[in-house]
Amino acid sequence: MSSVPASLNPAQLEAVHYLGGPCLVLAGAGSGKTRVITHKIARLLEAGYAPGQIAAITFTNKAAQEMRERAKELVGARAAKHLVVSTFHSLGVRMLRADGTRLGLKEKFSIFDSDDVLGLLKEAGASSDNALARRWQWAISGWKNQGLNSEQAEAVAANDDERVAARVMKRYEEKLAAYQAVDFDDLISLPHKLLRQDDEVRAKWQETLRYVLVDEVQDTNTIQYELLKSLVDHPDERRRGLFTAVGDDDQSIYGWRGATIENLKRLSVEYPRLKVIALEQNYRSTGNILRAANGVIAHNPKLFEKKLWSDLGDGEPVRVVECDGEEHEAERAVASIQALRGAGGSVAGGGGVEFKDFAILYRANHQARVFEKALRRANLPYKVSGGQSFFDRAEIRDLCAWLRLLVNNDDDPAFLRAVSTPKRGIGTQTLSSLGEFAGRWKTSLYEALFAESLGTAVPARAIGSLHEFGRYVNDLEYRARHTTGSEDAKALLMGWLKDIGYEQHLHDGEDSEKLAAARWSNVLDFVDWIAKRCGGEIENDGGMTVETEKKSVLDVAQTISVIISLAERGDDQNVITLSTLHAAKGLEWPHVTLAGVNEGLLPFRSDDEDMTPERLEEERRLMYVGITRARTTLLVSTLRRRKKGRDTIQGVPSRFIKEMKLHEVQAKVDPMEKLKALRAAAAERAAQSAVAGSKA
DNA sequence: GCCGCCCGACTTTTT
DNA sequence: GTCGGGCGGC
Repeated sequence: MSSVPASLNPAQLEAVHYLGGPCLVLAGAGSGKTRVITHKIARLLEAGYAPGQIAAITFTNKAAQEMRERAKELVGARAAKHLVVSTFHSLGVRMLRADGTRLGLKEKFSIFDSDDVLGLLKEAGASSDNALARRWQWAISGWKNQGLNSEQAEAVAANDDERVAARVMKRYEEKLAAYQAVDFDDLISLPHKLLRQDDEVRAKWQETLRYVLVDEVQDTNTIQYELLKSLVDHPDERRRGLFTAVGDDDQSIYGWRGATIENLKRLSVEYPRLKVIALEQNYRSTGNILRAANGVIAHNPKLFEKKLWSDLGDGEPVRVVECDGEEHEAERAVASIQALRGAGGSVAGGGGVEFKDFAILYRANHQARVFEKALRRANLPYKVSGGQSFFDRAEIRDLCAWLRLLVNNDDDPAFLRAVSTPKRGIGTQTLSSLGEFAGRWKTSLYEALFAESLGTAVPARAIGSLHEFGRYVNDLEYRARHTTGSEDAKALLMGWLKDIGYEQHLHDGEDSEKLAAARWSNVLDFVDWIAKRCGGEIENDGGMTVETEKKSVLDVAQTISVIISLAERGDDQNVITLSTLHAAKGLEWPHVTLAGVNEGLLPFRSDDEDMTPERLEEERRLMYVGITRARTTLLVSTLRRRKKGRDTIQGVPSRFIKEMKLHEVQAKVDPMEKLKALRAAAAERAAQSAVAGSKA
């Protein structure tokens, strides 16, 4: 959002300043939505609301966190601290913890996660069939999100399967009650029930939360909408409907999990005074990209008229390339990234194009694999977003820190994490002394460990522990270097975990045994994963005995540290993003590739389900979301042949490509020509800056 | 009843 | 390429 101007545009201003009644802000992609919300919070404070009386509701914890951060920049840490910035679910927890007893809930009710729920459903339905239980879970969650209980569910059940599910739901409800537990859906429906049936409690919450802002309102499901309504429907007419709902009907892509844009229609019906403000100026993308986006979305029936525009100029044409297959597509995507990096990156002082400027987006997770392979082969760093990466888990990051330390002794962040994971009597005091010492002598922490004069900086006791740690790392490194083959690697790694007492560490650090066990199981998966990569397994491959190449544990650790650049610095890692379209919503990149834009894939179509107009419209919105992620260049690639299961089928370009209404010339630009042109331009710039440099 | 192997499929995701 | 289900054998 670097191109967003300092001041608000007229529509944004109007949205910020309208406080007197219900307000719907239709925030197009890249139109400065979060700015409007945070400025509106500031405006509300100015108008006399106390921070604690303003609630900003989001869908994910991440969004809530970001919102609080952004608000903090504007209104200061003090006010930001007291704002109620929360997800629907955590607001629900808060309400139930405070007043759940009114519903007969114990004060310390437990919250069942989806695994717990699955187990309970198997009990309730007397079945050990995972898939069946999952289908029940899906159906029951759907009903709950429409605000139905088991009785009502049975009434609406359309077939035998659903009737069975409804009966399982009844027993499930009883079991939950017996356990004094709630599931995730209850975190919305129970607070709603509470506010509906208990005037006193409702009055209390309405007194507390006087103004409500909702982000991504197009993603609300029926029961979430109802909960909001019961919060803002104050009996006093003057205080009725004091809310701002922010959303974009064109970016509603969660219909399959109960979200309904029906809610947007309901808003204008149920709040006749609703002020609707459209934010149409886009600060993100070039004209060409926006025209493509508008072209696609124009094929959907419109709830509210809205058309994005930008004053950033036409920019590069949107490119469409046809590929022979998935591998070819991945190669071309990689080539395009390298071309753009080559063009911008090597120019002296020319603010190069960085890895984090690129994203490759696709419809389904499994499409990532072939891109990962191509990127690895090209030695380009990447991360796969969407579904929290295995490698983002605390326990895996712990172990990766150790591996990184083995690979590179001078990796200080890795050292710090490893030395205190688990705690081994080396405290912060010792570490900061060590850090100071290392800083003074300009050495790494690990190197400082063995310095003769360390005794001048660190007490003798601590030196003992430090040396012990250093010797252990040294020894482990030696063994890792000389251990090859899966079997031995596994033994080495398990020995290491035992040495450092990692399993115990997990149990100590985690309140719940169950969670600790889950973490340990991740660790075991990780060990297997590494061990497997050490090779040496005798495989029987179609009558032929194949022995795979053996690698040392250290070699494997090395590739891990290269590929997964787990910067301790956080998420400012400079890597290419691979993401599903769903997970990409709300994000942006200068250079975006939309991959696999084929009929059957996007719009997605499963064999045993026919395509309703509604489903197609949601797929179209998904395409729209994908297009509008791009700031400066957009590459759309389609497959002439694509894999489906074991066999290869003919690929048909997605109808959405035609809908982008690209000019023929625009679509036919050969990527190699483009590459040459970009290189020529880069060379020219480089030559010019060289000339400029010699003059200076 | 459990374990292991083989075959087939392979949306989207948060709390 | 991997995961999970189903089937077959012990």
